Amino acid sequence: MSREKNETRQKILDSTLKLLEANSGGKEVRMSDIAKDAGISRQAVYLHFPTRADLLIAVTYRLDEIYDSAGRLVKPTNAKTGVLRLEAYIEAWFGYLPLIYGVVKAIMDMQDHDEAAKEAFDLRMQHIRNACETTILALQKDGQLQSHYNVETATDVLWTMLSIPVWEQYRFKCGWTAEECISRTKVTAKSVLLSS
Amino acid sequence: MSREKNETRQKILDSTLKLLEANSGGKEVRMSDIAKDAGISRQAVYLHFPTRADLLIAVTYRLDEIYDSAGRLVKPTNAKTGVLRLEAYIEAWFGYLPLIYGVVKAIMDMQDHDEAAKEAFDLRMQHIRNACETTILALQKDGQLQSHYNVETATDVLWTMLSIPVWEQYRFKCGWTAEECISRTKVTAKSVLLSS
DNA sequence: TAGCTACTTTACACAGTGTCAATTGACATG
DNA sequence: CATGTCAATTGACACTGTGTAAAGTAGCTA
Repeated sequence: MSREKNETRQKILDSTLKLLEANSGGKEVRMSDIAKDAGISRQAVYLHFPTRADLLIAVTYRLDEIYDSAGRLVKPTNAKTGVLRLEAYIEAWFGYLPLIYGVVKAIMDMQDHDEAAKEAFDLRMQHIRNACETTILALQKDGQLQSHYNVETATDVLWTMLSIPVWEQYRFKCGWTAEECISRTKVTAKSVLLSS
Repeated sequence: MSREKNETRQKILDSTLKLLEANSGGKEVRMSDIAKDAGISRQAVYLHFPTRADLLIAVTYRLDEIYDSAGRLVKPTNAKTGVLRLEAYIEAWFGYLPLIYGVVKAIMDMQDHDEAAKEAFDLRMQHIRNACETTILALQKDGQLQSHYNVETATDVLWTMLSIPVWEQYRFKCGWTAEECISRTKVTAKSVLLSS
């Protein structure tokens, strides 16, 4: 039955997740490491996922389930004002990112080499961009958007402020805590985007 | 004589530079590509540079010579006010970055795998951070620094706004021109850092 | 002529991904 | 009970790119 097939598949996904989270560098997690952790042979992994990129992409979907990424991103849309929405979104995204960082990093690292990984990653980032745009539109609706920006440029700026490399730099080069990343980004985002 | 040795060394550096600039992706520039372009054998490259990381690092120093990176970074320090200095620095750095981007990218891509490359890159980034700090201090001296930041945090924020991944995102994901990267970053930096 | 030096050629080790083929063991169905 | 199917195993191998090693060549210099 396909029952067992799915069980092994799950085991592979769980092992991958576990290893990537533990080893939050993306490196040192080879197909053989995953196989070993899942208690199967390396070739068996390829039976379920044709390439490493496919496996990592599958893990991102597993991640969505586990942490209810959809639910998290919906919350900010209930905010009463544009500003509250902006704050809620920063909090939701930068609160979520640490949870998924190991996997995200691994896929990011593959981008240069692997076309499939690049596409999957770009798609995810595009989702973030869409959310940024909606947030900017909410600010504009409230008449709060800084006048020297049009919607597109303001979206670009916010999107970049919330990009993973920016978070990485704050977190690991500047030594900020996850909390500081959130609170300080709220401050800077408001400085940049709101009309004074 | 060591005359010829240095000539070959230069040829290798020039070929590397040329290939990295052309192929502004960092990938596809293998030791063998460089050797072929320089008209020597692959092993001869290793005679001059023990590893790929060493070669790329050497190229960055060549780059400094060619484009007078020191001179460029000095100019902003002559600015009369903190704000002018901030603007001059953004202009200098984001004006310089496109010139060296190919090489920078190649080294960035090596960071995960190669310790030497990581250290060299971090050092360069630290220089940028120092310049950011001096700029922030100039703003503070003028009483212009936004009060909710201390010098360190303000430096972190500016440093991150001027980081390479941020520039990459503006340039290649958002499709901004190099000019737009400069002018818009000036605007956002002033919004964030200056007291209103 | 002997020796040094830059460089060449050829070969190989190593890591990690991905492919392929033959085999095993379990379960299902006629 | 025989047959087929399916997951998984084992072992071998191709490929890419970095880096190492060794033997040989060509030219300059003393």
